[in-house]
Amino acid sequence: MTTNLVRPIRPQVMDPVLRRFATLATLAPNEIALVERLAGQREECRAGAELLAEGATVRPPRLIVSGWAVRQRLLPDGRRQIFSFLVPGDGVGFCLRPHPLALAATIALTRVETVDASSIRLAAKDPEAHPGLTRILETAGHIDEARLLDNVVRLGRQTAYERVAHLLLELRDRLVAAGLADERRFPLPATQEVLADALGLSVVHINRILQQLRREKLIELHSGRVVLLNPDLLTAISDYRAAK
Amino acid sequence: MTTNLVRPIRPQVMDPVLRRFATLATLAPNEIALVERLAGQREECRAGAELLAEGATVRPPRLIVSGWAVRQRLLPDGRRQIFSFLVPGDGVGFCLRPHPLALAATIALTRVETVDASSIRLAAKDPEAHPGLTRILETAGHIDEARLLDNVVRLGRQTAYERVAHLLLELRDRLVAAGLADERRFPLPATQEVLADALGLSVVHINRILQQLRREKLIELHSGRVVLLNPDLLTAISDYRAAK
DNA sequence: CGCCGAATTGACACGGTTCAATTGAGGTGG
DNA sequence: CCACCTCAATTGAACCGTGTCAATTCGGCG
Repeated sequence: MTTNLVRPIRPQVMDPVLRRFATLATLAPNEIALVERLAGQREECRAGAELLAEGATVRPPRLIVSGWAVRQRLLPDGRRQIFSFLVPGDGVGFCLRPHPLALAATIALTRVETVDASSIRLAAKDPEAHPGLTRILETAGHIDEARLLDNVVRLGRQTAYERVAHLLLELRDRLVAAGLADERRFPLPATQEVLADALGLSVVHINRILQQLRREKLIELHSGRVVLLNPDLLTAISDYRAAK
Repeated sequence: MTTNLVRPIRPQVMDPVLRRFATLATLAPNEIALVERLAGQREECRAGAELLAEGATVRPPRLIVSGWAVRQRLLPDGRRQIFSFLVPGDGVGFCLRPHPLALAATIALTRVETVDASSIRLAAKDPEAHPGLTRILETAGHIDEARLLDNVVRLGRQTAYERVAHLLLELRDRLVAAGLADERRFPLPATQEVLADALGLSVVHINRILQQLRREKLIELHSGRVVLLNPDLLTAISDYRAAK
């Protein structure tokens, strides 16, 4: 009688993951089913929790299905550098190499829900049976690497103004891929301190740059939501190129 | 009559590679032979040449056997960011992922000799037969990634003074691995402009920091050779940790 | 209503950049 | 062997982007 019967009722928890995956490769029905089955045992952790400690042996790979996290490293004197943001559809401890110790800590920025993704990594060991998942892991790794290089350029050769614009565009694109943003607006559950530590700036300066971007009618930002008022100009300002 | 007969006369071209590899895993005799055989067809390019263009489809993987190169990206306005230095024993286009487009250009800093390393990558596809080479590729990738994160921390959260100290220590360790440096002295065939572009600083400032390090009797640096006069202090200053 | 962390603001200090010369060193040709 | 050329290194001075310190205000929540 209803489409609910055709497509069994279930929480759409895997939607961001599936959307993100769909941008990386086409999945066969059996692969989609495999991903949907991950929803079974979700695990949850609160804001501030450490999903993975730096130097720890990497545990079974997980996928974020809701919430935000960061990968970061702390210097002995308390300075912090954030390497990347993790949003739904991103992996935690997903390294393809065998033995690896975690090169950075992973910290939840909000409440985060993850699912065990061991079966995906396992499936990708058999590219014939799971071409889509195989390709997704490869491409996702490639994109992660590209974004890390983007980050190096940002930190090394861009001004504070350019850095902020560039990061906002990156986050937008990533959230769009997960179906969590449109072209102009998206949630940003990060304090200015977090942004500062990601962009190699002080909190005070981040604050001033955001003011400037608001004054110039390039963005709006209240209560954890961003609106990009002029994405094209931001793109030009920051020399942004979509990854991949 | 001489040990030359036991170990056939051949140019020691693969020595840096073999030494570097030996720090990553123990190689079986057949694996060593496989590496030595690479010496067959060397290829050479002059300083300034582009070993690999950004965005180009990656060509067969190569290993540097002599000379230095950098991985870099250029911004449209001419700013440059160098991601990493490549020294003997390092790979060019060695990505484990299949399709990958080069994420950065690779440029020779000096005259560079490379050898085709396709057979190594091929060998690593059969971990049973070539456990050492397999492990080496994995570990080398892991270390590259760790060094890239180090670089992010340097750029984002260290002062110019710390950055220079940190980079010098990294280069020392890498050259030591290849048998091209001792604990205190090594060649540095890079102009101050190159150092500046690697560390996100201006040439003028790099110059001043080097002066300062010399004044403080921490380093010597003439005609492309560095002497670390107080490696321990440099290590403390820059919070340096050897990779891996 | 009151609390607390986050955001905001001003004043000031400083690290790092820019511009513009000048010096130095290696390489070439006469 | 010297004159010359060029590129890298060096230096000084002024400027400015960003950091630091210290309040103050705002906003969400119990």
